[in-house]
Amino acid sequence: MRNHETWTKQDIVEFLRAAGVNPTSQRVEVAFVLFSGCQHLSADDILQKVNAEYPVVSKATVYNTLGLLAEQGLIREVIVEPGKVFYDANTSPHHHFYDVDSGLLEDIPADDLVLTAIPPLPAGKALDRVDVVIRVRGRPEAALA
Amino acid sequence: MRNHETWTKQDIVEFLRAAGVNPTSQRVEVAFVLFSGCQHLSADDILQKVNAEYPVVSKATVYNTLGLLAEQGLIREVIVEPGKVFYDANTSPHHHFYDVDSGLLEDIPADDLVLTAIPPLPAGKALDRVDVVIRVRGRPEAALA
DNA sequence: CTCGATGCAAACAATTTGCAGGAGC
DNA sequence: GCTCCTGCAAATTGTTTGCATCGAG
Repeated sequence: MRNHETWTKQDIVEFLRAAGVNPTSQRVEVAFVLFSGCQHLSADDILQKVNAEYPVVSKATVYNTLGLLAEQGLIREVIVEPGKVFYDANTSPHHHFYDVDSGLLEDIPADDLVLTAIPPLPAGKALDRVDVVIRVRGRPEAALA
Repeated sequence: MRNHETWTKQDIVEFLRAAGVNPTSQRVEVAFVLFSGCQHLSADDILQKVNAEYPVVSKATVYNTLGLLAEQGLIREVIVEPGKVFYDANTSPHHHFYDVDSGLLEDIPADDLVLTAIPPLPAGKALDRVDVVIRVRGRPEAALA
């Protein structure tokens, strides 16, 4: 993802096209929400945002589009809980904090977390990706009140 | 988990009791499957195995029991894919390989993978757990034939 | 007998599939 | 007009909830 903080829909169209993804209106809407907010959103969050004004995209299409973008490496899936997948517009290598209490995800820049001594892969296998999720809880004194 | 390779059902009963979990027959069956196989099983795998001979435990109870055991720290949930949770009878700190192609999980002993430079936690938060999943794919020449 | 604990049917939520409709050739 | 691509309704699968039942005190 480029370092835009502000993507226009036209940017998205070009971005998708460059990646070989046909920029249909539904796909542009979905990608736009993800890249604009530039946060970590669940499939359902995206569905809500896209359809905030009036129905634009169905649930199935949101899932299919997110699956497609993830497959093309334009976004990243981050899995933290049963039945909870986040989609991250930031595809550069990095890791995540997951706040168990609030359900929020926060980035950890790749440089802030170093993995050493990666063990040998099982025979006949190639590395795909390394996911690190650091789970945190609100400390009692900080929570509630 | 103790280093038994062979748990009897009686062992399970004692183990559950020691953890303050009422060892009902359903719970013993579920735990027995998990600890005996001593592998990584999905909720559905467990349901199949438990009910292999004849119906013993319902799906809901398998889920509830797994949730309960996980909450008590007797087993560990490992999440790798949307809608795919594995339950791991090995609760000592360790990490996992996930083979995207076969859907199998393999342990990485804690010592084989070292995390350095853990970044500062967000303010007011306490560390809960660090999950590392190394995703691998079958190399083309090794896959298929 | 009363009350909390337990198991499971049914409800709910998340995700995938199959196919009808549309765009490009 | 034929074909492939797309989006979505419906089906499937995964998970949770609410309540009838059981067992302990």
